Amino acid sequence: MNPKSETRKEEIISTAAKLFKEKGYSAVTMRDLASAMGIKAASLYNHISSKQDILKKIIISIAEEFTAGMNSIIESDSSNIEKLKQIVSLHVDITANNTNGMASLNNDWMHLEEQLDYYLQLRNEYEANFLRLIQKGISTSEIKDNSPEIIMFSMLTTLRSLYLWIPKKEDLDAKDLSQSLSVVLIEGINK
Amino acid sequence: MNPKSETRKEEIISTAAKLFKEKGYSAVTMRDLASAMGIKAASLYNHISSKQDILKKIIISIAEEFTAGMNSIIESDSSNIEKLKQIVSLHVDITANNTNGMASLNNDWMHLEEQLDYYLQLRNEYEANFLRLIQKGISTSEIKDNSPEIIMFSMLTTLRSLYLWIPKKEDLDAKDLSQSLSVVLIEGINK
DNA sequence: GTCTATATACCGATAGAC
DNA sequence: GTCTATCGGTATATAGAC
Repeated sequence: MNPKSETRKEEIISTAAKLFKEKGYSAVTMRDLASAMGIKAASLYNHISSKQDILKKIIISIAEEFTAGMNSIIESDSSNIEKLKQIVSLHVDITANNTNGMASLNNDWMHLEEQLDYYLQLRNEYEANFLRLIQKGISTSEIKDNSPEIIMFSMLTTLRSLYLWIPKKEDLDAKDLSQSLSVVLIEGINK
Repeated sequence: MNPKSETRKEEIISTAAKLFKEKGYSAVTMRDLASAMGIKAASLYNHISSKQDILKKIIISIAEEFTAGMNSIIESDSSNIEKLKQIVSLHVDITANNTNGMASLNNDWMHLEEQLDYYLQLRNEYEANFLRLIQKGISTSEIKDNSPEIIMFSMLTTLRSLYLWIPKKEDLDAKDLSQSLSVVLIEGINK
């Protein structure tokens, strides 16, 4: 609980997230992780209680960030289109701050044990809020009357895949990316 | 090589694809796979040579389908926007025919061994063709002058994630879905 | 806080009977 | 074509020395 051991623990978690992104949770062994940190596998257990504990800390913290961000967006009094743009920014910001962790959130959530139901609850609520926002936008004629499910699917999968793409564009400003992405996703690409 | 053993082999591969979609290649054991087929793990080896062999057959066959489809699209004499719509249909059709396999293609390609370089070559060529098509569309003023990389990223990640969504919409016609998705991706969502 | 040594379980794959 | 039995290797995790 002292600051030094917290730092070491966080170092383990961020190293694990990097390895999980490359090969997935199941294919990364505690020996791989220890080796990447320059220590032996047994030494990891002085800082974390299990491999599962690492995955849980990576995924749940990000999922809760998304929930908090979504709640603050839907409570604001912006237009529905404006709220969609804020969701784009939310994804860009969280992904830029934790690119590796986003890979685990997307690809390894099914390996959660005790926290699986909690994760699924947060995800379902997030998607329900997203869908309601699009439906409201359609009813106020801000958004074209297409299938709201297809609109949400298209936007959300693009935003969820940002972790694959952001590290390649380190020189790109988060605000610029949010802006460009909003234009493409909302205004379309054809002239 | 006789028809009956080919059928049994294909049964193993499609069962494996289903399990790989649920938990990922690394987390599925040969005992899991055998159990899902109602036999013992050792019996699998009468039909396939290794676990890796199963992954290879799932991924490479789909990757080659995409390559063939892309080549036939870029060689046609449609407009660039029309070609983009044909790419949408290509993804919808392949995903509808092999939803489980698409999960492995997206998430387990890094576990390929001998075939990894070949897979990456096919993927890079596919993305290069996609990007060139968008760049041509911009130069002919069919497509807005946004970043072609962002446009490709947005379209391609949505299309690559279709496997997550198509099984939930079994009642939906492939042609309808391609049409709706093309509208959302190309014309945007705002009025 | 890291080490060596090890417990216990499971992995992919093979041998050979039926 | 499937089985039982098993090999050699590796997984997560713990015990206890330093």
